[in-house]
Amino acid sequence: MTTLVQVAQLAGVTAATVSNVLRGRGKVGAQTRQRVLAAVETLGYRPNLMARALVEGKPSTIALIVSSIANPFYPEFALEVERAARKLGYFLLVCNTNDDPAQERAYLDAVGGSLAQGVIVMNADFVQIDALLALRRRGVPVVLCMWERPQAPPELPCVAVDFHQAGVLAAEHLIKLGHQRIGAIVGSEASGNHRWRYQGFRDTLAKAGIEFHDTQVRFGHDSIDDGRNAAHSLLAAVPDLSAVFVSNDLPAFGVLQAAADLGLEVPRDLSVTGITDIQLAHQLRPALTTVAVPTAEAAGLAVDMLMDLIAHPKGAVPPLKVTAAPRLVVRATTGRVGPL
Amino acid sequence: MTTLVQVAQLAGVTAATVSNVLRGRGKVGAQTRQRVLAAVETLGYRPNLMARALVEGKPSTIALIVSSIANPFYPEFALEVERAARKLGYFLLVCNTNDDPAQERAYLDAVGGSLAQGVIVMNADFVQIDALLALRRRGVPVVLCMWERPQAPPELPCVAVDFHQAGVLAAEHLIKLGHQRIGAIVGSEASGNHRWRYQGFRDTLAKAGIEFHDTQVRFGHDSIDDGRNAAHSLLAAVPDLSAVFVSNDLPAFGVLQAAADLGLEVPRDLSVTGITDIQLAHQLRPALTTVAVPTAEAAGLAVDMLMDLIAHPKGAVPPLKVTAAPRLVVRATTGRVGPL
DNA sequence: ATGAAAGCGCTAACAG
DNA sequence: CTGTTAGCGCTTTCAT
Repeated sequence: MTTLVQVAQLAGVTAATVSNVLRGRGKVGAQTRQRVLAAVETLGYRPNLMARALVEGKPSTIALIVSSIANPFYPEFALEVERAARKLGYFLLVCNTNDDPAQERAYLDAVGGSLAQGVIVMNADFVQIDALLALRRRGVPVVLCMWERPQAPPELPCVAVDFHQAGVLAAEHLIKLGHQRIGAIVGSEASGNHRWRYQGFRDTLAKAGIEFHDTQVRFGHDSIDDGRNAAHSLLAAVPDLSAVFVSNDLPAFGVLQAAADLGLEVPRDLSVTGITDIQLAHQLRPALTTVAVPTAEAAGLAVDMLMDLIAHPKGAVPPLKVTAAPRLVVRATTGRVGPL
Repeated sequence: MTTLVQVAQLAGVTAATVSNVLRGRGKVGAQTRQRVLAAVETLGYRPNLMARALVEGKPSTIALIVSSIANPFYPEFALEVERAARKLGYFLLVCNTNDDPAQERAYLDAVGGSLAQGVIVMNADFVQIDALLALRRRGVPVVLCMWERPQAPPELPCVAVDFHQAGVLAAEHLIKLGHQRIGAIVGSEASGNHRWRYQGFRDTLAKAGIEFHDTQVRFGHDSIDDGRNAAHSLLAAVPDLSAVFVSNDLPAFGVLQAAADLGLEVPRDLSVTGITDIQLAHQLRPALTTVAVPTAEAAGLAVDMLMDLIAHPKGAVPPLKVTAAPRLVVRATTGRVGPL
């Protein structure tokens, strides 16, 4: 590996000078600059970012902790974070915890405060708020992203999306289409992250005076397969549903498949809504009616907030940013309720 | 940030000793060990991996360069690489170039030789072999993964999958089902990465004495949308096709959609095959018949090779590893050719 | 069994 | 303008 000193020797100058021309700091004579640049070129020198980070006290990377890179939402989100980070000269370290708390801890330990200058943690069912608080106490800038309830933020810098509202929008849409017998499939445990989406749905039904029994809901995981299984279970138990509210896009695709399995035509026999609007929502057929969540905005806000935290380490009260409201996107999986 | 020295002071020992207990090196008295551990605990100390990397001359990270994290294949692959890397005590840096050569170069410069100890580059149309060679010349361990033609490897350490064979398998399957009028949709330019898959397909058709005209193929990108568009174009031009060979799973989904748009029932009216067997292949409906590629094996081999390269920097001839052969996975999108 | 000292590659003062 | 000095946080001989 080529080092600064080797370049300096070849150029007949000292390391400091090389550093200066490379960073554009200080004044360097045009002559020397040329020689240095030439030396850099012939030696194929590249600065050691670790050494630089060490002396500067901060690495040029930020970390993004995601629970499952296999869930297409996260890569999409990571893309946005990376875009924002690179614009500011940072590299993005994508850390996949695979829904394993131990692995999350390992990443937080490793990354927090040494491998990265700060970390953005994607909200997930198993996110260990206490671990994040500990990290924060150690002086590592941390922001929790995609918190679901702006009204009840954790004691942590946090960007939130009003997912309760997302649930409301989906429900209102279904109700407006005349649906009365609406099932629900929630992609988390009953006490999990998606509870607010579900709550928004339930609240809206209640307000509209529509009955809903606990037999009409299934809880599970955020995956296509779980959505399909849940839908089979739900539709077997409550066959006269005309619509199903799904708390996320991925399981919504599963519901669509279950409907097809049962010979139900969507949306004639069954309407289905998702939440998030991942790419697949418009790429698959039938295109999914869903409540779009401002992903790019959330990513941008998270990076901004992290930068603020880095610049002003001691904020008294943890900041909270809330994205624009979710937005209904009507596509091909919802329609007016048919004649009984 | 807590440092080694602070821990040492609190424990009433010297930095070297703390380092020793933490790394399990050297002999340390049970008493001191306890005090040190206690100090670490109360201070919440975490070693600075950058500093460690600097003195050890190598970081504990390896980098994976992917062209598009939005393409679900790459996250799936990244997962496997991460698994293999972590087992060896390495963190994985996922670098997304977004199909932008400039960004790839930026990542290679940054990551190669300082942020990461070595880099695995996923093969892609735009991969700049010369940039990789330059990196290698600078002494950075590099392995190119998912090379498509084992018979013609580049001058680079490389793990290859026989994608020509994948094309052969898909074609043989179709032919065995009686198909004679088979179209092709290729998810890369004619001279791009998928050319060998296509070649395998063409070779097999030729061997079987099945005619094929250039009107029966469309070249494009590796995406659902491109697959759909290509299929529309293809089926409009050559409506009597009974099957279409697609060079990757993602565009194959697009073809399925186009078939649905045209009222063609799969596989009764049209058989479709993909290549890779990404998760969506079995998660979507109809489940895709495809040629599975040993992704996990390739990931493991790539990591292994990288480790070898790290351990034995000066291999005379660049190593080449080839995965097990691809494997046909018959699902619901292929069937016997129907009566004309 | 523990401490002292040197140094990894780089940058940031401060001299000259 | 350029060189000198010091030191980032850690590991590693080599003494003690």
